[in-house]
Amino acid sequence: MRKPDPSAGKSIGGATKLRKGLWSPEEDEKLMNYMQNNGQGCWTDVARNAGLQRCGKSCRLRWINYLRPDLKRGAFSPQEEELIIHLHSILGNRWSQIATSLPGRTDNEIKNFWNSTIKKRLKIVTTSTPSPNSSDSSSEAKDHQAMARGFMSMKEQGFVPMYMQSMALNHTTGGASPMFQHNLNMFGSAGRYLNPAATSMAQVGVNNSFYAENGMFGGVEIGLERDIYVPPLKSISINIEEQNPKTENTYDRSSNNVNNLINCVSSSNFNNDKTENMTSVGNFWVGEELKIGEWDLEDFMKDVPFFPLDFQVQ
DNA sequence: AATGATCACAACCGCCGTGGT
DNA sequence: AACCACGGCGGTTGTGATCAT
Repeated sequence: MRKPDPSAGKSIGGATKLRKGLWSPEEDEKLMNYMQNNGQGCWTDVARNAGLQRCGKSCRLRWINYLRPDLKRGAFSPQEEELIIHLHSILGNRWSQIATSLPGRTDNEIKNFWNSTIKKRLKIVTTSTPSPNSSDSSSEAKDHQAMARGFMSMKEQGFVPMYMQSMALNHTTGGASPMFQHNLNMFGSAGRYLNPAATSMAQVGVNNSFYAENGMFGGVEIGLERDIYVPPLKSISINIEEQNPKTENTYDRSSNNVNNLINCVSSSNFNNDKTENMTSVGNFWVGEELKIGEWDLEDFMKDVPFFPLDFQVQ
């Protein structure tokens, strides 16, 4: 934690220097009272009117991350952990988006949790890995690299190559959504020669650079195999039958549930506009970046049932 | 008990998008 | 079109708490 700046908040040369560092209980009380009485407005006004020597940004952050009454405290439940991991596999470091699926949790909290988790994994893996030769380009060495990223043993963990899922979708539902059909085509043709991470991201409408930066799916080791992996949803139960009575699939929570995702996606309301957009995604493969807003990710996400899960976060 | 290492997390920083002028 | 203020976001830092030696 940061120590409160002793000089902060004092008037220097006529101008009041804004406070930084830890919030005092008095400041918290001021902000809390103001927010309860006036509600959220312009944060600069909040800071001024509440009598705080803080910038609006600081007030906003304090409110969102700490004072908000609907915040939850305490450790993440296993369900929350699993959800975070799964959402991160799809959304990457979009903490705010992930946080929208975890009531009472803030993006900052989730981000901190993730970072500490990854660091742990990195540490565990690097200490248990028998120091592979750095120049070793064997698949084993690459597996170790992937492992160090926390996503090794994907096959062992029940991860399934995305193209297989697409095929499964085609098989089990009698026809993929335009989106998945498109990706199926891409895997079968041009997609083979392009960054699979980009393929994966296009599938959820996120640009490729993100995953590459992240190392989630990107990277040499996976790219060489030209497989895209998605994590299983081991303990997340979804009543697809209720939400999508058309599908004939069964959803076994104990087995690999990637088909859940696929069917969820395929049953999403991709309208004609989106179909057209996905068609245009084809251009993306040859160099254009697809931005998240170019087709409505939010719209997409709200129809993917694994976000509003059927468990209550404690 | 003392010390160093590690963890957890609050808060800051800088960038970006948006809306108003 | 250019500029500015603001809110939102992700990355990063700093430090108290806890653990290991």
